[in-house]
Amino acid sequence: MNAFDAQTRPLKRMSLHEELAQKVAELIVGGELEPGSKVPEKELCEAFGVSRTPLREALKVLANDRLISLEPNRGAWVTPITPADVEDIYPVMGVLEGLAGELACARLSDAGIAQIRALHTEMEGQYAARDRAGFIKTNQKIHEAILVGARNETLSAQFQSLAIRVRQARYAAPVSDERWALAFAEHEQMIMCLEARDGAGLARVLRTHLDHKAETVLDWLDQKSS
Amino acid sequence: MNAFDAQTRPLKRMSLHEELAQKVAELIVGGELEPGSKVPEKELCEAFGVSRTPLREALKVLANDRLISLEPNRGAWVTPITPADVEDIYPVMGVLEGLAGELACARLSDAGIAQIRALHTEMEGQYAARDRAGFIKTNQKIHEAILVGARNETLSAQFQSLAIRVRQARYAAPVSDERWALAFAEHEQMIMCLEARDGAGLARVLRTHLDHKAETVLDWLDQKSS
DNA sequence: GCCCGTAATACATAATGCAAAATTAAATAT
DNA sequence: ATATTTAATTTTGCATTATGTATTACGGGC
Repeated sequence: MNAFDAQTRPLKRMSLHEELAQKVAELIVGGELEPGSKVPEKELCEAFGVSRTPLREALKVLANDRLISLEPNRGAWVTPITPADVEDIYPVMGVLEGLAGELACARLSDAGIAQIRALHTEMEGQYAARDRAGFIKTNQKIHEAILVGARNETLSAQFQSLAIRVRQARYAAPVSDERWALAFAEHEQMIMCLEARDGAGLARVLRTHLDHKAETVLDWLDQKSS
Repeated sequence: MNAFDAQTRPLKRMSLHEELAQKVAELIVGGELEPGSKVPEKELCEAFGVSRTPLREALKVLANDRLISLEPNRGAWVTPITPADVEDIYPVMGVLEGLAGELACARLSDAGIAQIRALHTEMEGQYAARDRAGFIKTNQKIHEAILVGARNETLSAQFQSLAIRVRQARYAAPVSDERWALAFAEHEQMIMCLEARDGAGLARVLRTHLDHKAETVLDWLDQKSS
């Protein structure tokens, strides 16, 4: 308890293995480490300038999150995402984000909702301008805002840990014009529910929104394998 | 793909750190390691007859699951469960088990549902006989059966990782007669929904069921702290 | 000539060692 | 007597080293 308490955060510098876990996760979702490929322990050690111990600790937690799989005495491999995984993961993300929507409807301030509306308006423009990259980015921000608005750390953590697993696929999957239109229409509904503070409605929309996203990703996985 | 595929599983023996993580988790949920207390690295190494490296790897994954928290240069501590945690966790478990209910309704065979009905009947007897311990055990089996019936590994994993965090509190919290009666009534509804294959209804019941459980745990935490 | 068994190599895993940080205990000053 | 500083001990975190396991290459038997 000192005079700087207000300014100073507990300053939780990340421990080495946490930092490494994050970095390696970035490599995986970023595509630098391809699904199904081996995680080059030695190279990574050299690249990050650390010894094997902290890196291996990081790999253990990544394995726990199913981002990589550790085959005993064979090393670590980037777990490829299968259609079965997508079919399992998206419904779970659906109910989680549904809950987030419910909570956000109840807990978000009017100003908070207005902010999301602003993001939606921005996205509207990007849709009209056919700015796919911008659209995706703003889209992401809206979902993020809802998750934060739910004010539930456990919920956020669980959702993120699933989101990261499908992230590469999520972004890689091409979105057809029809699907894009559908996604936008669903976002319209989301905003309406949010402004009406209709939690149940928002939850419903978010679930189907994710169901549709799952379909997109599944289509892509199917055609990629064939 | 060989002739023994039906009998042979990939034979995934656990690596040392996995086994240790499980053992330490058991110590925590079993109450041998009290919430808020320090995780005695050295003692555990000696107790399990392993060196520090694999144990510390295990601690990293337990920390990732929020079962313990690693304070840099201060060691590992069993994270105590707070009312805020319960308020965060139970709603999430609620939607997860709700989804499990929906999926189970759709995917469970008639025989599977009959099995759960049998468990319910068994529990009915235990309720009438005021066999609290037996009731809890059968109760657990029913919820487990629903989760398995959902046939969604991701869902199961996510649910279990949350359940383990509240497990000590869950079992320690005393259940009043009224709450017990309520829980039983809710189970009656669950069975009815399940046999009618009313997924949405089952989901609803399961969510409120967990909401009530959360209240029980919260009451206990509140009175314990005072 | 092909398949199986054995040796060699490479690699993952676990144990130990060491330096740095924190906790404690003690001693001095207020 | 209490508070603060300093010294000693313990503990932590990372690197190094050693051990065990799996894969590959090679030679002998069928």
